[in-house]
Amino acid sequence: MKKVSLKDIAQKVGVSTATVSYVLSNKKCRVGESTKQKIREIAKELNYQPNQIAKSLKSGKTFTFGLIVADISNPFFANIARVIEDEAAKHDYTVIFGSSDESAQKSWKLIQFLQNRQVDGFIIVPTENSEEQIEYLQKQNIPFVLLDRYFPQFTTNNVVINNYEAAFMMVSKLVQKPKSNVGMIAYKNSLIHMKERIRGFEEATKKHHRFIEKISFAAIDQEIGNAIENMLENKVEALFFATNTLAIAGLKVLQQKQIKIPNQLKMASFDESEAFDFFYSPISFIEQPIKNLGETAIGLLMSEINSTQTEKTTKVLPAKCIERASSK
Amino acid sequence: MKKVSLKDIAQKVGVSTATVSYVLSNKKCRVGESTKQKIREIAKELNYQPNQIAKSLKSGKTFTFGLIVADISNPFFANIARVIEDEAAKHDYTVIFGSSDESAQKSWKLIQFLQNRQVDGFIIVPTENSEEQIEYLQKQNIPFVLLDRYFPQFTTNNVVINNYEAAFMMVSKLVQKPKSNVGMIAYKNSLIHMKERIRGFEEATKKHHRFIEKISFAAIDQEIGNAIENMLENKVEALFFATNTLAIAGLKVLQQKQIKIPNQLKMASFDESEAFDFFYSPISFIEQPIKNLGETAIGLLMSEINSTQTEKTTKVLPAKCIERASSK
DNA sequence: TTGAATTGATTAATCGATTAACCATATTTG
DNA sequence: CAAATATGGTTAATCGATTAATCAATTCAA
Repeated sequence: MKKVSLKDIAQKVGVSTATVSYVLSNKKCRVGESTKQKIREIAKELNYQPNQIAKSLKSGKTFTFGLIVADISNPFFANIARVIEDEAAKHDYTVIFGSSDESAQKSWKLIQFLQNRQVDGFIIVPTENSEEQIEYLQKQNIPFVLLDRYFPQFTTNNVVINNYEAAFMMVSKLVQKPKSNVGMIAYKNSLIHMKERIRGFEEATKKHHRFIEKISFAAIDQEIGNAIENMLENKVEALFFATNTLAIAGLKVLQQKQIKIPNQLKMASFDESEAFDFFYSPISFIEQPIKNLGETAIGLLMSEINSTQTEKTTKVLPAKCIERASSK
Repeated sequence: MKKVSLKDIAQKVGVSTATVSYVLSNKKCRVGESTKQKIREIAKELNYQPNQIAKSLKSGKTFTFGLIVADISNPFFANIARVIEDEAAKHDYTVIFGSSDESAQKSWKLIQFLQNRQVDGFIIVPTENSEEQIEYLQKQNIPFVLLDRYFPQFTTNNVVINNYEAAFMMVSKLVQKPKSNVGMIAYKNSLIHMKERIRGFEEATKKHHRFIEKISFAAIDQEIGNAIENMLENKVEALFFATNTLAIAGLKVLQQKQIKIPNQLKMASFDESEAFDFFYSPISFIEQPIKNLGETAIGLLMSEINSTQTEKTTKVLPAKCIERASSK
């Protein structure tokens, strides 16, 4: 069964497609009341659904956003995706998403893919070494907003939290006893958000003996064991994880080794996880304002799309330290 | 900066757009080698990216799927979405997703929305009372696959697990002592997957005193307290949760009430959750074959799209009981 | 040498909706 | 009563890519 088009309605009513189009899109135009009625009636009867593809081709707008996250199966990004989906829907936009797996190559492919589908704008969680992609989008004048991370050397629309401050605050609370050994497990990653989290840790542990282990995103399970091992050998008394994924992986090892938290080792993590609530001593964490992040990103993107304004904004939203048993 | 089109290349090379199209799409067609070379060269130089919208309008294919899940921020669905994304990409398809929040109305809106965007097919986790939507898709001859649940009265492509069997197996292990009081907390929902889980529980507890509490999806936090309360008043010794979301909500209440698991109360749940691993006595659960589910769904959809075959299949995949401390 | 076959490329219709520019009538107005 | 103005609609171009049908020039065969 073929889809119903303007033509079908036009034929059945006995007018031109132009007239039908005018009536159904409620354009101010001179069409007799009786004709209008008839067109609306037939349209309803045939259950006419306008072809967005055709509309898009003509208008150059698809009312679609591309969302590129690191991994949609990560709860942090899944939650952001949900907020963005709802927020976009409020403006009658659809969201097409893709996971980059922190790979610049995959991200590049996704951008091209989505651009071919003529998305009206992007929300991107950029990966390492994706600078040229950003420059490309800028050159093409495609509206986009960077989320979670950004490149300081570019003037772009960014929505982030103050990673330095959040890490500093949390770690300060975690490592009150001076001169002790303290550790952080982070990603091997040169992106600003990771750098800032590490800087926060360092700034808060000036008077301590610091140990930092960096793990590559693609090999968490292989590398986490050694990292934890090293921490224990160095007799750290407090351990800070740069993300929830790292913390979960780390906790599994710690649990296996029967390390008591916080007695033998105090700990805290960036980002939340349902698992944190159910650990025998609930894990302290830094809570990102996910709803606010998503809303702000869509807000920025919409205003860039709808206005000719070209000045870029960086929105820095507040994060919250949730202190619980694991860090005391 | 306008996007580069076939026309731009044609002008620059000095040929018709037809020729350019033939060359760039590698159609077997008579075009001189030198012209071919030049066209490819210029196309590369201008960084030509074909307009998929125009292609779609002509071909009637968008190489896009619509994915409708209950809630993308739920890890179960986020994980499925990830698998489906990857699997679709292998066939050069994109995925547009939406969350129905278990509301038939939202689901209806999403279907229309995605249909207007001419998606080539749907993967749908259907909600209660969405029968007419299924009938609509059938009537329109739109390829689709139902996931996680389905309507037995319709002949559709379905990918599910054997909920009855999984529930029966898990509950059988959970309630070994006969004549004791046992309970189940489920959703107030008439869909087959929920019915089957409940039936599995009932079949496994024929010789017990059963208590079943049903909670509405939209008000978990408000209703879970009472439900747990009732279970405790009825002195159940074992409790089975119909989903991970319910189990997490329930566990929070049980934790608050300082109920010892499994000493005071044994428990198990459908679906997994990272939190289950970190509970002081790890929670037993039924593991769904997420990767397999996603792959099978895309597989069915692809074969429906690519062939004229119209016979429908229901794939029932095996689920696994993971027994741990909480149920022993 | 003439007709047939081959090569290289163009024309124009098409997908479905939009919209500026017209074209008939009918109705006012001066 | 002729000219101006409404009224109710149609035509045709457009968005960008595809593709059947066609054309012109060249080469080949008889």
